[in-house]
Amino acid sequence: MTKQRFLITSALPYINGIKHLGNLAGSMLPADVHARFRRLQGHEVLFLCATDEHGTPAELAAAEAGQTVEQYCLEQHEIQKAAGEGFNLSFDHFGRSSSAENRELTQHFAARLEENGLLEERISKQIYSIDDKRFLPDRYVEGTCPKCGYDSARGDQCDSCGTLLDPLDLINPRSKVSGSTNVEPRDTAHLFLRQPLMEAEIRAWVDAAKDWPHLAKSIAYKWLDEGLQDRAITRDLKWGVPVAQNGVSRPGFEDKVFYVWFDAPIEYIGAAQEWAAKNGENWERWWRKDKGAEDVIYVEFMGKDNVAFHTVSFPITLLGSKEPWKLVDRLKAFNWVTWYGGKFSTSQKRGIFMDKALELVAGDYWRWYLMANAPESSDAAFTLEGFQAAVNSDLANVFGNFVNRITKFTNSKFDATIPEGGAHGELEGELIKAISEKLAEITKYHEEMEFRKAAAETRALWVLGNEYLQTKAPWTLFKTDMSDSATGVRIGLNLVALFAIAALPFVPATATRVLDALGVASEKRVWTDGEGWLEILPVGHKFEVPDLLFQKIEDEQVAEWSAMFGGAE
RNA sequence: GGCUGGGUAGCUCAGCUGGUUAGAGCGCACGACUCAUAAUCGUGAGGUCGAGAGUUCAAGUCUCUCCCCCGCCA
Repeated sequence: MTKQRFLITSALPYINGIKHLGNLAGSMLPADVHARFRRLQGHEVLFLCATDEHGTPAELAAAEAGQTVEQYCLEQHEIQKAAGEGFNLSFDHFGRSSSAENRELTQHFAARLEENGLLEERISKQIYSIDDKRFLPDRYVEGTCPKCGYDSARGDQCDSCGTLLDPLDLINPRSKVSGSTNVEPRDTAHLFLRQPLMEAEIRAWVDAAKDWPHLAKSIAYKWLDEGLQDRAITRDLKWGVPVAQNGVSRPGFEDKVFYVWFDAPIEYIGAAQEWAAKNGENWERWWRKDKGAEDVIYVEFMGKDNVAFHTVSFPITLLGSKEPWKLVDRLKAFNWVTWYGGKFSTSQKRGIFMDKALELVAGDYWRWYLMANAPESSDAAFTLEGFQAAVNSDLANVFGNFVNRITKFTNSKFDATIPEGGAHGELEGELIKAISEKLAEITKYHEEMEFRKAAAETRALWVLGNEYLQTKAPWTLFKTDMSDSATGVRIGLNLVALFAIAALPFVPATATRVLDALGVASEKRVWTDGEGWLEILPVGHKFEVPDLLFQKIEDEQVAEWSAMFGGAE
């Protein structure tokens, strides 16, 4: 197989609190499964993610926590990073959009866009809070709705009558930050990205995209067909990338920063620079087509709500720079995981968040269930009962028990050693053929990023092992035909090694534990299309019996967790 | 309101460009085995494929109308 290079990014989780399992399942986890699969195939992979840290919600959350926004973001970044590690997310780097690298890149892109005539400075009126000493974003102005008289209408929309509003329309406006009514409209300047000027170029690029799902294309076309808008890329905030060049603020923009939607995707590049700086690597060969990135295959993972940003907004930044940046080749968008059909909700304590999940069972358990039930074609309901059924049946019974039954048997009858002797018969021929076919299917689904199907076929692969052992029955042959029994045992143990390798993308910690116990050399831990697996463990090789792979989830645990997290009513 | 996607066995879902008796996993019933975490393997029961009309020799699979569900946008 030709070696290729894959740049893989997951949508950046926002800094505002730990993410729930739905966020994990819709971007970071599938990206990790794919990155692991591509590495196993022998490809070169750079897998990046980061926390998205700028913006008003971060400022407000910090204030609520009684911290400076810098402290808050650092702490939350560490929490999210640790949670990712708990789930074995194999990022080459987990960065921060507040990094120095991203600051410089963001300022660089702004400068390039301005040089190319794509930026425009405009003055508008916005609500300024004198007591808070700041301009207020739309949603942080409240007041009486001019249409219906509702007294807590937000600056962008009235929750009572649904009317879309401008903050200046509100009667008796007040700051949501402090509650102060000491506010007034003031002139303020902002930079606007003239997106319509890039429309033709973006459309041509979308037309040429080959490896996008239809949904992604239709979303991109919808935006293009409705007409792109000029869009403000600055905000009156302190927390963010300063509107400056070479450390000098743009006149009139001393108290402004770039808007979070502008700098966040640039962090995909920023994270590569952070990674390169930390490891003495070269980031340009991943991102600059003039510096070796021409042959990179760039794959993006995201939730459906983010598709427009990845197919239109961010590409406008990259293409508008007129520099040879790498653009996305393939993208995979997910729907949402729901909690018993409803929304995950922090405030109502509905649903499980990444940190809490790890306190219940190991990351592999969640990884398997979330990928075997990935929200690919539509929203997918997370239920504790479904989780229990998938873990107990797929992981504990089919995979775990297979490993356990053959290793234990070999331990007691063959001294935990791969036995010699025996020859392949008709049964073995059928097995080898079936395994090859199944591996080809799994490979295809992984390559197509069809996670549910890849998981289902991985499970079907494990079943082939149980079928073989059941039919071969080496424990019976042991009494009548020692060498034929040895054949069954030797094949069974190599199946264990093969199954663990095939399981690596989904349940990496457990699969690695199995391979370690078996003593499978690292150079043999590679993806196979069906060749060579019979010789992973050579005759005479001695191994350790691994501990039980997975504990079953008991009904009492489901009941307990349901009470803790608000399960089925 | 506009736009995706979805509505298929009790549950979770597959079913590509229309074509033999509609599939899988879980659950259920029965049987086999006893190496194994009462695990595994086999067999079986169970579906008017959201509703209606149409195109066709033939429609979950295409067309139209309608009803629900999630989401995005406004």
